[in-house]
Amino acid sequence: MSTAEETAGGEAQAWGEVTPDAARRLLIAAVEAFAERGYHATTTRDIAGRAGMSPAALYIHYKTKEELLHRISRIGHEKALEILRTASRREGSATERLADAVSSFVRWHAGGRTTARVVQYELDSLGPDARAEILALRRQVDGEVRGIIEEGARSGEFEVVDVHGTTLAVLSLCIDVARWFNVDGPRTPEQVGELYADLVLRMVGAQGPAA
Amino acid sequence: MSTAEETAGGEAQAWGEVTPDAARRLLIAAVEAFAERGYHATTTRDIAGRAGMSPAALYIHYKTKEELLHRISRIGHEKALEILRTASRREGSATERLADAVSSFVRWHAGGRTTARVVQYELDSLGPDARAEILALRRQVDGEVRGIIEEGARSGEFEVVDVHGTTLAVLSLCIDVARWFNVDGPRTPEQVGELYADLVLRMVGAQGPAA
DNA sequence: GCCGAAGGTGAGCGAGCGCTTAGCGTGGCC
DNA sequence: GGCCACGCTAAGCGCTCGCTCACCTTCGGC
Repeated sequence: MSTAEETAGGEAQAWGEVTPDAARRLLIAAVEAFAERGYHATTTRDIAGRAGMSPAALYIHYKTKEELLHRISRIGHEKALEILRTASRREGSATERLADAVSSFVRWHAGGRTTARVVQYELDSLGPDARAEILALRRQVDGEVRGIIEEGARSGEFEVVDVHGTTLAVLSLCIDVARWFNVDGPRTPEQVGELYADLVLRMVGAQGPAA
Repeated sequence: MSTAEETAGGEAQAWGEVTPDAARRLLIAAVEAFAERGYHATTTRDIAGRAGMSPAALYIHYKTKEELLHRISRIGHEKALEILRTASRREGSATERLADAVSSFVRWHAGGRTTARVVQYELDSLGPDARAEILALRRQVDGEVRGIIEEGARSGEFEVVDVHGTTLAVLSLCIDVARWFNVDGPRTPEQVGELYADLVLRMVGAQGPAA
């Protein structure tokens, strides 16, 4: 495995849908650079250099630097939404499904920290149209989690006073993992996922065991 | 109250220690600009313009643009630390002190969202020396919260499996308020503070009422 | 074996960046 | 009232940015 593949490349299977090969390499290079330095501090020369190409090559595959961020953001949000949908629609109690949703969502933010960082924190760097599109995806993400919590509250499984506020807090907790998680730190993504699932079940006042 | 004072200026009393007047106006302008666009996307011309001065005036009071960020970050972290210390050292049970710490910390992140955003999310834009100084302050912040949780766990007031992990999660939850809180949204900083204090007490398995 | 499309390069454009410098207005001090 | 220190501005320096353009290589189809 090459050096590049040890960071965003470790998450590279997620970018399998991007073709041709050069376009995918540029996209992965952009994810790494944006995550490290932020969108505005990243130069097109840096992105092209990481992908082993000249600065001009970038513009064969992408119209602007912003298009790169837009593509990354959309693919990332779609992946996040898919993760939550899978957990939300499996069979089981609200408790089981919430635990599943939180642990897999957290695993994605921790394990794919490089990607998640860009997806969650560089939203403001997009133009108005692209931002609006991404915000629509975020509302769907919100809806999936709120759905589970609402169900658990209605059935008496959970004890929640403010469903909207609690949903916000749960998502916020998961998303912020991308900010602090350290690959070289003491915890694996799986461990953080388990810890957070437990904490979230406490937050919603879930009765009894999760599984 | 002027337009400028409605954003970072609403938090302006916090910058009272900065003199002379022109230096303070530049600092407040920088806080607003950094919070809106991010450090790297903010130009020195923008900062000076917001303060009603020419671009060159900035360099009479500050050596570089980075010095502005450094000063903002240090003052902000000192304020955050002071808030947590006050809550941590008051008298009362661990439950009461944790609720107090979380609600006041959250109030600061929500009410002073403009400042908090810069303080919490622009850390990576600092140079190595400045960043190291700020990271030392953050470790102290961490220590204050961990102290309360440890005490509650030791006395049996709380039921916590992983003290370090839970501390991380509690701080993460509070800090991320600066990312999503919207002044025009449905919640006041006080309401979010109360909600979050309740959620955190559930996370640590606190027995009985908070106050 | 020639040809055009696809995908790449090297050089460089105009613009805007952080920051500097020479000089101007003004208020306090003798 | 003369003078100078201080706070500020207008102009612009050197540099790097996002992006473009003229040209080059490679390769499948006939």
